[in-house]
Amino acid sequence: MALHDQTRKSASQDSSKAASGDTSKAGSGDSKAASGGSGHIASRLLGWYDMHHRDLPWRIAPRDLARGIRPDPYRVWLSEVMLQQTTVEAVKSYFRTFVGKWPDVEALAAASTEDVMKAWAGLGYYSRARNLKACADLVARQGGRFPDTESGLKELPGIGAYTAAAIAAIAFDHPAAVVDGNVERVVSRLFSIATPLSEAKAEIRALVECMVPDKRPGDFAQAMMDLGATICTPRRPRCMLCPLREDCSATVSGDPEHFPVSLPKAEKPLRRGAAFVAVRADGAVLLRKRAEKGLLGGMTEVPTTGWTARIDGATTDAAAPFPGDWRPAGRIGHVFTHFALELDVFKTATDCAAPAGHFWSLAHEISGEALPTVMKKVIEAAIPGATKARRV
DNA sequence: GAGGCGTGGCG
DNA sequence: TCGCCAAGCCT
Repeated sequence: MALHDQTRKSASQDSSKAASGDTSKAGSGDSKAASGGSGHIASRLLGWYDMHHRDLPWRIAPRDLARGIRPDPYRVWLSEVMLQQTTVEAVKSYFRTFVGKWPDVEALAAASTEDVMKAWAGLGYYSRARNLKACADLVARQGGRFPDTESGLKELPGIGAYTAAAIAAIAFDHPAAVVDGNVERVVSRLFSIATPLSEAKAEIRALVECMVPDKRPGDFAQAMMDLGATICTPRRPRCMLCPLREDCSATVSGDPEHFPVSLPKAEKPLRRGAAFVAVRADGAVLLRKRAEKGLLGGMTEVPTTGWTARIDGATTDAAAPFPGDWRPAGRIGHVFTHFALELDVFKTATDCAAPAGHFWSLAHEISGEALPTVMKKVIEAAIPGATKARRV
């Protein structure tokens, strides 16, 4: 409560600036004060965004929005899906590749799922790629236009609460409450929310709903995220540069990094297995496709044991794709979201036909396969340089 | 609703 | 080195 008083105080000190765009969302008893303070916050934040916003390949800058240039919902959607749990830097090159190959939703709908998976390889969370393609198919079939409401957007595959709100706000200028990890961190600090983040989601959402301005809601959403990404960072936040430092309870209290409060996490178990790199005389490598669902669903892999297998002679021979002179070629490690993996890599030369369910990938095709990073590590251990892009 | 689902960067 | 975590969604 004392934390909210901080905002109230700020609001009353500057009530004239707080007047724009806030009243309609007031709901609870103290929401009038909160929305007044939040209008003030939105105003300061937008002023900061005008000066310090990041230029991103999918973003329309405030000055261009002011000229009447509108964002392309397709590009907003594509970028938001790519950005789910993924850093901006990782997304940039993938975004450019995708809009180059598939400049609109009809083009993406006309592509094969296989080509989409190949283009997504390395970005992670591969169900996103499958949902992306399914969503493009749906939208194209319905005339090529994305729904312009949160509820309509949320019905599409791969679009949840966050992404629906982000598209509604950024592409369609709707006053949606866009709440992602950045926003949760910023709000946790603004109000020094001591409740663990996992239990504070609803409270944070309500606070954001009070803050969203009627004018420039899309810029407001992006400003909150830019602030979280560049100023209000998880560690060592740059509070001296923050446009909201005078409004921020955590800064005043002296320990912004303490927020958001999180619960201790479970340990990651270690799994082990073996991987088998068969190399033909012409450099082709034996691969297979994983099941459509589950871990690395629909992606391509090197033949492996199960990932709980003991590594000994008997297990290895039985699990190899064919009997042969399998020689140790090193060990690779990889950490997934919920477990760590160590794979012993074995290698052999062969000229046999591909076993059922397997295929040979020619040397110059390997870099274009839908190989997740863990599988590129396996192949690199056996054949250094094999997965790097080849000059034609 | 809790857990499955990738990857790379950073302090 | 290693834990944390980044514009979450789905079941």
